[in-house]
Amino acid sequence: MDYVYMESYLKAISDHNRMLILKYLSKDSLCICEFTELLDMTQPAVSQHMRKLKTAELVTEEKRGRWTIWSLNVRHTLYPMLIHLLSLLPEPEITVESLEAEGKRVVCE
Amino acid sequence: MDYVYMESYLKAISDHNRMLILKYLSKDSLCICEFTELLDMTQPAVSQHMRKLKTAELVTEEKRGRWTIWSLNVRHTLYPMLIHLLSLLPEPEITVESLEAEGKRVVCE
DNA sequence: TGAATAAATAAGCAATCACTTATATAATGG
DNA sequence: CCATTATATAAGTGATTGCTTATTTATTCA
Repeated sequence: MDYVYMESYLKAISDHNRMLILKYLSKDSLCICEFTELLDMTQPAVSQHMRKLKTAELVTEEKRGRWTIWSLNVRHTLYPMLIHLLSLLPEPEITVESLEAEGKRVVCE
Repeated sequence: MDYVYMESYLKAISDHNRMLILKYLSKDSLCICEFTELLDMTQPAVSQHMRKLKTAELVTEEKRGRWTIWSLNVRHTLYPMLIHLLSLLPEPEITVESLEAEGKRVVCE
């Protein structure tokens, strides 16, 4: 692991909104439109965050119909450290469960 | 640990020069003028990096005569994780030993 | 088909970044 | 006291950041 790679990895995590995204992903795989609800953020903003996380190999994506389902990249060398970091952060106020209660959870197929 | 604090902590680490500084500090306490040699960087540049690290509580400083001796903040909650991260990074090419060999190591008193 | 939905991309913008050079502050020692 | 040394601070600069709005691409389904 060289300094340049570590720098880009850490820069990708070093944003409170992306940490929130990763915190959510540590529990469920989610799509962009769900994040716009969870983070109260515009669709392009979320999309750009996901691209940064993907470039840094923190997440993986899977096309499913209209949706792109995003997941944590559990194969990454630093995945255990990431999980540890995320465990230190509080649960977000808006939960995926509350999304479900509002009928806004995406169910593919 | 809230998201804002974690963000500022990670942002402070997310720079290859500051990671190098922390890597050096994981072995020795050092002063600004030694870092200018080790990193081949101007004195104000090093000074500004140290201020960022200090603001994020990653390092501590101790005035000793003309010099300010900088050390890792071993009391920080995230210190063990920091040490782990640093252990994944390669040893810098310019070592403190090579500084000593050139007679550029600062010896207070 | 064609309207609706999900996501990506592009361009623009204010704020922040890591540096630079110049200068100020502070301590040492002749 | 004064020159030297170590560090901090200030102001300026080009690059990058995280957003915005507008538009494009792609998929579903009536």
